[in-house]
Amino acid sequence: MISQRARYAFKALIVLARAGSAGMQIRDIAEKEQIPRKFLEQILLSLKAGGLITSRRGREGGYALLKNAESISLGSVLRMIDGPIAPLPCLSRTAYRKCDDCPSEELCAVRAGFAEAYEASLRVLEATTIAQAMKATEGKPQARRVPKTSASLA
Amino acid sequence: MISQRARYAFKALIVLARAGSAGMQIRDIAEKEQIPRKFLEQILLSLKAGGLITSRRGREGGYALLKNAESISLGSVLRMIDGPIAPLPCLSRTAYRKCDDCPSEELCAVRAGFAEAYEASLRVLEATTIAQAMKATEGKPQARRVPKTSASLA
DNA sequence: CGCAATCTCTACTAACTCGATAGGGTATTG
DNA sequence: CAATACCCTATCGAGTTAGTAGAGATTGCG
Repeated sequence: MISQRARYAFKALIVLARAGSAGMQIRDIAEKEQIPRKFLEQILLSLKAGGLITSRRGREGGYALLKNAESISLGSVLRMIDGPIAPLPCLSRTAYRKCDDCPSEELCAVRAGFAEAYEASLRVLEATTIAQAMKATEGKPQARRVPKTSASLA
Repeated sequence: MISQRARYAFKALIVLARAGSAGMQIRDIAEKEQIPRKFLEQILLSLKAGGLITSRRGREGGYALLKNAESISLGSVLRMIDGPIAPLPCLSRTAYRKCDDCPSEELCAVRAGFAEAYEASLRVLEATTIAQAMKATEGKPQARRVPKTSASLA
């Protein structure tokens, strides 16, 4: 199970993707997606630190997507928010760590068993983008708002 | 990341698989795999409740595999020990639950995005067995002990 | 039988994580 | 210069995780 944080992160990213370069403010995202405002703040900060979104302070501030939706994979967001995706530390590429008790990785049957499963799921997670996720639910999209003509954030 | 419990469970199952119908006692499994004995007890109990292993009490007691290693999938063990595998409650087949805040599952882009990734990883997890995991590390197997001629547990 | 060995069950605990809240700090704009 | 919106850090309650503890049930052996 992915964390609530991660779920909020995806929702926020999708809303921001729909908002386009005009961007949105925390309050509006929070309201639209029913996310506690201050909690969302932290999440957006993480996404910003990860280089996915940008922000502007002050009265007309807000957030906007920095990368386009087609190039944001589920895996990258998940890793950014929830940490390593690998089932075992010794299988992670981005956060490798030897298992405390494991004397030999080559002989570890647990590791061998999970290696393949991990590879398969990672491949899909890296290949699937939030743009695809959005497209898959476009039959009956939720109320779409016309982008206001205001200074672009991107 | 899978839990420590789950890792111990896999190690215990693999050791039991090697021990064959003769079975093994908690103490020996714990010692061989460097697992806290009382902690391992609880884990073996769960595996027994899940129908994977059997046990006998008393002086010549111990545990033994009930199903053969070829028919124990990584997924089944994982689900038994760590709970649902699905990334979202609304995607789980064995523990379905509506997401609290989600108004419509058909329109949920997060759900749509993860559906495919989940399917792929689940397929592999269900298809991979502990027998395969063992086989993959058979080049240099750890010290194999000749099964003692004692009453079979299976 | 009686004792010892082994599994069974339940309770408990320290440390950590998760979701959420709070509040003051900093930049930007009217 | 004050209102507004993002920035940063601390804190908290609830729940989970890893591990410990101990009393009880069952079996084998002398």
